[in-house]
Amino acid sequence: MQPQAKYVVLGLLSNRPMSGYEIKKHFEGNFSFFFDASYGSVYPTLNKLEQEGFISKTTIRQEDRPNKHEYELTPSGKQLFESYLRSPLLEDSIRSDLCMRLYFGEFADERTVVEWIETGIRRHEDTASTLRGIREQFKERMSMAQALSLQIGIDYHQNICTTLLQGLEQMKTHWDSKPKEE
Amino acid sequence: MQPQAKYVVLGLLSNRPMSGYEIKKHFEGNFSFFFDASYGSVYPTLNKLEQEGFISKTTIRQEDRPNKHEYELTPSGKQLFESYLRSPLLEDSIRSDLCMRLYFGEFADERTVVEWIETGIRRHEDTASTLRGIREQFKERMSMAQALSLQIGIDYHQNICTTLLQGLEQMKTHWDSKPKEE
DNA sequence: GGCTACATGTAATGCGTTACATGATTTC
DNA sequence: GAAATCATGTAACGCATTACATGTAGCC
Repeated sequence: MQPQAKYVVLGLLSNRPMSGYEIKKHFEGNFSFFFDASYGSVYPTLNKLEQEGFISKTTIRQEDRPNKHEYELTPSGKQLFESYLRSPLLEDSIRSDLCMRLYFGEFADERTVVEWIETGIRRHEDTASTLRGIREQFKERMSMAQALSLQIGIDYHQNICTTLLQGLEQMKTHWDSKPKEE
Repeated sequence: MQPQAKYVVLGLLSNRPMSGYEIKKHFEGNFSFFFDASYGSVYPTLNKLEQEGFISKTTIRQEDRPNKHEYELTPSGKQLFESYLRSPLLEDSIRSDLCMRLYFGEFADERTVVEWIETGIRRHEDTASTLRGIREQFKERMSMAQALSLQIGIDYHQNICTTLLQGLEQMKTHWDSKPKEE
């Protein structure tokens, strides 16, 4: 099960008031590793939370840019977020198309399987390095717990690369040891 | 993005005919690490695939148990699954309530944060050991790619434990070095 | 007597995505 | 002149979950 957008939004607004646009930007940066949500999710969530009285809206007029709506937590919103923090921890979940394909690898040819693995390595390497960049940028301003959440992300992506590389090695030596069967 | 239940079902039926109940069992075992789906998802998916002609149903009468519907791939179902295997690899995704909470750790007290981490360690350790059990049980019968998908799961859970333990250590030494502020 | 395993399904509901719709300003 | 950034939103649709509904057989 996964944390709902609602609580992530409340959490972000616990730090400081923000607009929907800014919230979405956060999802693309710092958060990208463990959460994501689109505009089609962010704006309706904000409207709903406002209607329910958990956040309040202020429209900020800007001359050179479109106006923006800045939302801030109300006391009841703060309470709601605190009750979330006291609720039982949900299980983490992974959806991995790569693992699923590997599981059914026997139905694809070897070249394809190798391509999947190589693509996986490239992607996880990229993400790991992006996250390392974020760490460098924010390390002074992060709490211990925050730093740990980032570290989990970095290690996750880095370790997957290691596992994938080892797997690739093994496959290659295995194929070399018994020449083509075609 | 995540692989749809539809393709996972087709993949399982590529090996051998199965009933909805058996498919769901697979999701709880071998697959649990990278995919899950409930009965409320499995049965409608099977019905839809049958209506579309991708699988065919045979009712098997059983005397000591309820009858069951065994589904097998039709040629067009086989084609559909193959076209999935040729389609571009989707990005893996994680939803982690633990990471999200850690990110907002400053709004909870230290004891709570420690409990989250300890719960995380326990859960990931359990899952890792379950997966190791599965590996022992099936290692002779698994393809290289299949073994790799399982290894990814094992390493993932094991490595998270390592990261969490290190984080916990660091937090503890940090707190010890600067006594309570209350 | 109660729990677990076997076995299938539906309905209400939640939650999210994609695509659409709009539009100004700045930068290349 | 094109593309990116800022900025907000809706509608259609997909996909999944939870809870409900039903029933037998075997084991402790």
